[in-house]
Amino acid sequence: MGVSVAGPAGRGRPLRNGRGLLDRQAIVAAALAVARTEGLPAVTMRRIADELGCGPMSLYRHVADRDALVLEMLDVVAAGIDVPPPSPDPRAELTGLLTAVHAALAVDHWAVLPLVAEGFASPRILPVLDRALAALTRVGLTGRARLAAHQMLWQYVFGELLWTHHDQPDSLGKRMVRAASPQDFPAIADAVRTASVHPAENFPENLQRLLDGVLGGGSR
Amino acid sequence: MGVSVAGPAGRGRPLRNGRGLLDRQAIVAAALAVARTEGLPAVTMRRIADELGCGPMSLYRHVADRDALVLEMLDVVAAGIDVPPPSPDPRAELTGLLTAVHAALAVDHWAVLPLVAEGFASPRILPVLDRALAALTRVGLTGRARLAAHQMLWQYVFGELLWTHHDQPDSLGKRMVRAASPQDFPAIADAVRTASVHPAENFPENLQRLLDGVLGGGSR
DNA sequence: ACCTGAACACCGTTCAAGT
DNA sequence: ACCTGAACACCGTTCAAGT
Repeated sequence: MGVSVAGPAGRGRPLRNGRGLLDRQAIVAAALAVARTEGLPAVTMRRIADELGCGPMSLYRHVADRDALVLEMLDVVAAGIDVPPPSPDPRAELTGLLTAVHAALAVDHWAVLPLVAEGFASPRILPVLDRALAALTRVGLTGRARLAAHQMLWQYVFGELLWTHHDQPDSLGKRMVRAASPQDFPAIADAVRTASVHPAENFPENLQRLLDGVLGGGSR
Repeated sequence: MGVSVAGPAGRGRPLRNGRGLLDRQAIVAAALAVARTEGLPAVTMRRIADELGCGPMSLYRHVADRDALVLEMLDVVAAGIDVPPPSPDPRAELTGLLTAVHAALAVDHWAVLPLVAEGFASPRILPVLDRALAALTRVGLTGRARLAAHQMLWQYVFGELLWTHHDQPDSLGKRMVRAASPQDFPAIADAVRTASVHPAENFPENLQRLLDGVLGGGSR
């Protein structure tokens, strides 16, 4: 013992801290790197431990469990949101906030699933939500109507992120749509053709159309 | 052997087929029952096998793997969509189609995640997609604008399903929002108050507002 | 006191042995 | 030929043994 029995390889250099010590920040950084290159499912306790050159159990000294680690990762993403300065114009305010969150999550698309599926979230998002709600108040929306408008906006943003910015270029659903018979489904075949021409980046204009509906109508 | 060494219990009655035989339909039915009561993560090969009183490997005679089983389950959900008869009015047509899909997935909410996250889908949905695209054509939308409108509609529907119809009543995100300080985040605190009064069923009216934006504007 | 290896209870699936 | 138990390669995490 001591020489190690030819461990599973990959142990390598101690990435870790500046002083060679393992701390939470180093763990989160390693986990983020893996999530960005290979997706969140690749972030296993064993894999991150290997990445840092330690045993899986050493991680539990610094994070309570895997969920806590993912939460910490989401906090870093939230901290990276380029929150715009407040605007007095409600449409500009909402456009700025929604676009900033959308941009951050389009880059770190692995973060979308734990946010919507597990209901994870960083407290850093609270100021953004508060400003969005305040902007809706300024256009005359209150109570249930304001809440409905708020939910609708975020629901669309996350729906867009899930459908468009997902690293499954050849998922079963997409293949199915592409293979749809032009005789039976002429509109689908036509849509597939236009989709292959245009790169499907419709978020900015769709967001404006959505804001048309939300802001244009006023209350009710 | 033969008496079984006190197996993990739960083997019980052979649910199975009418003639006591194991077939694909019985497997899918058992998996659906588990998914509906305990969620999709509870649908493991071992669990379904236990439910049917057989070993895990017996399932592989009838389904290729777990993904194929989930796909079969989604096919049953798609078959259950109460697709409305065609309507000449585009708004009525789109409302009917989107509402039907939304209703089916609000009941089987476990199905939403594999649809959006893994890109799974049943071919049964193709006629619905084709009719929706055709309705958009009838209001004068073509090419990229039509595709953008189509995506926007479905993205909203799935975003709504993920945010609202998820069986996490006490997710971290929801708790965080409820616990938001009224001094720092007055608009959030106000929204939480109105949300506790009204049961947050905004899909029908939000869909109409979305259709206002999509259909009202016409092309571009 | 601090850290971590062995072990446990899961998972999907391969492969070879049963009938 | 058909079916399936044992085994493999994973997973998160507990618990007790190391320093």
